[in-house]
Amino acid sequence: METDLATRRRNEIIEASIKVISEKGYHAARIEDIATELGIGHGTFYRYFENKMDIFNHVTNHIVQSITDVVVDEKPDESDSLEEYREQLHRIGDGMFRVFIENSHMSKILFYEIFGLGEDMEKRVQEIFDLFGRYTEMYLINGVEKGFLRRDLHTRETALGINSMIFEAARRLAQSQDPESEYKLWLESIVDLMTKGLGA
Amino acid sequence: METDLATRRRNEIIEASIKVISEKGYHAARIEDIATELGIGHGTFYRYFENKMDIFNHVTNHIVQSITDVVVDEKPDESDSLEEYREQLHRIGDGMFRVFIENSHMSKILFYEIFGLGEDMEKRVQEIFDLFGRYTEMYLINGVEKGFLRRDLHTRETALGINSMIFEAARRLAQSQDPESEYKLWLESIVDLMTKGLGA
Amino acid sequence: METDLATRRRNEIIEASIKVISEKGYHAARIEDIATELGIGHGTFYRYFENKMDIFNHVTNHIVQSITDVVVDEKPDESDSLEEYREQLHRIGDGMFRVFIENSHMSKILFYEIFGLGEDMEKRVQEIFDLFGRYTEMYLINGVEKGFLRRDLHTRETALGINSMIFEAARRLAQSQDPESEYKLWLESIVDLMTKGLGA
Amino acid sequence: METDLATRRRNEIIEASIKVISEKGYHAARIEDIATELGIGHGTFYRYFENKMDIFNHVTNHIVQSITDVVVDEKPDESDSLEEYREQLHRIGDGMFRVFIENSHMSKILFYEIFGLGEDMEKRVQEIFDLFGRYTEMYLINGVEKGFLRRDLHTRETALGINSMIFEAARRLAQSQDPESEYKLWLESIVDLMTKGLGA
DNA sequence: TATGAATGAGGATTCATTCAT
DNA sequence: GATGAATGAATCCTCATTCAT
Repeated sequence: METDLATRRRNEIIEASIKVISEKGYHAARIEDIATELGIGHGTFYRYFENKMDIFNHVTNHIVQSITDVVVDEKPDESDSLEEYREQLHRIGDGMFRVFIENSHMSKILFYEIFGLGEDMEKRVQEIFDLFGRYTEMYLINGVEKGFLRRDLHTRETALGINSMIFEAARRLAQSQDPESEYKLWLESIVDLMTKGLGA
Repeated sequence: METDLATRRRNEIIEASIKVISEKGYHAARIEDIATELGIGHGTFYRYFENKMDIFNHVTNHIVQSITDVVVDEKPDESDSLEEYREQLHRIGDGMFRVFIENSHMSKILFYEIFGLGEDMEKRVQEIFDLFGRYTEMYLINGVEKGFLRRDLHTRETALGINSMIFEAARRLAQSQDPESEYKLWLESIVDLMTKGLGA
Repeated sequence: METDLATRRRNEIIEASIKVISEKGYHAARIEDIATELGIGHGTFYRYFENKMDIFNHVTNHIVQSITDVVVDEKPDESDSLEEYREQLHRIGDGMFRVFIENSHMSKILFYEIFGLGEDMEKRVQEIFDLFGRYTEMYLINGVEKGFLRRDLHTRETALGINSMIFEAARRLAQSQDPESEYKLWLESIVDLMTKGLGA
Repeated sequence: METDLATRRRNEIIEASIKVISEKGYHAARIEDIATELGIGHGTFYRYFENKMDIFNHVTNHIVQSITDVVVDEKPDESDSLEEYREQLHRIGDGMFRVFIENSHMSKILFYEIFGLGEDMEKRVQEIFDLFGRYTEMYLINGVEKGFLRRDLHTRETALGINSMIFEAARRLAQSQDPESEYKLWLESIVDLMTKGLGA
């Protein structure tokens, strides 16, 4: 299976790229650094990827896929009450934070390196966050329709706002010295804000 | 007034840099682009700034100052009730969004370009967001102490979460085609989430 | 033999650098000039040497080595009489002048270009000439100990003085139109001054 | 007297240039450094000298003149015996070393910075040393004619050799920590080598 | 298929020189 | 005359990409 070998090698390069780019940043990461990380010649790189931007696109895809995999296990229309939604939120949060903490390299790229790489890349990032936004929005719409969430909810903006909190938490946890213990604080804070608001 | 002339020229260069960097990104923005934008020779740039990183530091300072100026007008201990806090939030949101919308170039840099420029710069960004976080936290602490906000609030995490929503909104509005009308949706969404939660 | 190829290329670059630097001077010699001299791209240069100063260091080492090679063949304690020392001086002079005449580019660098390149380089030059000085001094000490040279000789200063005459001769011969014939005059002048003095 | 003022200013600039160039080297010495040293604007420099090379030429002239002034006091045909020549040598050496020690900045330029500045400058340096060579040669010719120096002397080469020793001594003394005490050693070493040779 | 030597476009930076005030 | 702000030619160096082996 030639394709299989090639695919494996492509994945190795993607993994190495994630490590090197997250450590040095996109611009400072030289193709040779990635090749060296893998112990291959840097000419070999070009047998698997068009150019530097190409690998970065693949890296981005890889990261997005990893995160998406976590989210799609849950069904947006599963909850029938605020309480069930709470539990669902905990499960989603769990999966999400797990991914970010276990792949801090990935997070670094998603949250930091992905910007400033030209219109195209920014549009893609925008689309990724929009996608997550639509996904979160589906939960909100489900709640509104089933009557356990506020009728006057601006579902799109609220969904994007919630996501931004989740990503902020992920960003912080990925750089935290003790992510496991901080994680609980964050999850509780966000879920409580969502279900209870701030008021006493 | 020599100093005055020099200061003016420095400010002109900062303004031009904000425009060019936000449009092209830090790495793609050449010193000559900035000089051309101003109609000066690129050697002149170096009479006012040490090097490319130097101007970027000044640009960052300039941006942070602009935003800080908006926030410091409000007193964190002014509100005595949830209702008053709501009104205060509206005023802060107003000022903040105004800044971001009117300086979309600035926002672009703060949210996108500032990353991936090395450890130092990332630390500075972290510190900036931490500062805003502590500021927001003071409002929450005030509310908890006065009893109109929940006692069990994790003030730090909640404050950072709230800020992330505000910045997400700012980010979106800065790129919006019709920021004025979207602005209301965002402000309402965030304030409602904070004061009412999602529940019906 | 990879190393062999790389070494060969490095030597080619050193040779080309010696030529170009001696012709144009260190500052006027552009890396591209050296590359063009060799018919390679100037980027290639940087595969073999760190930067412009690096090649200059290597060039200097190369030159010093070439000269040292000539000197070390003779033993400072071989002569037992003024007459034998005379003969030895002739042999050393022979070798030395041969090197300088055959490598006029090299000499030009050693005597002219090596100065004015910063404290470090000047110290290295000083050390080189000191080294040669100590070497010459060993011959003098040998002569004093064996009694065929004056007891009251200030060996260090005299050695440095003698060397300065040899280098002056080398400098002149390297630029001479007819070095072969001038060479005899110089060697005789120096050796006679040393063994006979000026007096009638 | 306009001219007088202008001349004074020109001399001030030359003095400042000698200091700055000897400290930093020709290439590292910026026109602005020289101007700052004097406390004048660097535009002013160009009212008195054509360009950077121009000032260097004047600096060189100034230095050569200072040294020449010392030498011309002695008459090459004054000595009638080896003993008188010895005494004359001491007087010349005295003056020469005095100049170099008291003007170590000047010496630094003459011996180090003057090289590597293009064909023209090198020719001028050559001419300067040739001039000194011819001057020393006149003493030798006087001695040969009067019979107290060897008949078979190659006067030109011997003169240049002697000068090279004097310059070597000057070079060393200019950088010495304790030039006064080293000076005697050098003078004795050179004069003894000339009058007695090395032999016991 | 893998390699890494070679390449040169591209950009930051310096500083001698000019000239309007 | 004096000044120093403005200029841009000049050059070092990096690194993505190619291609012969």
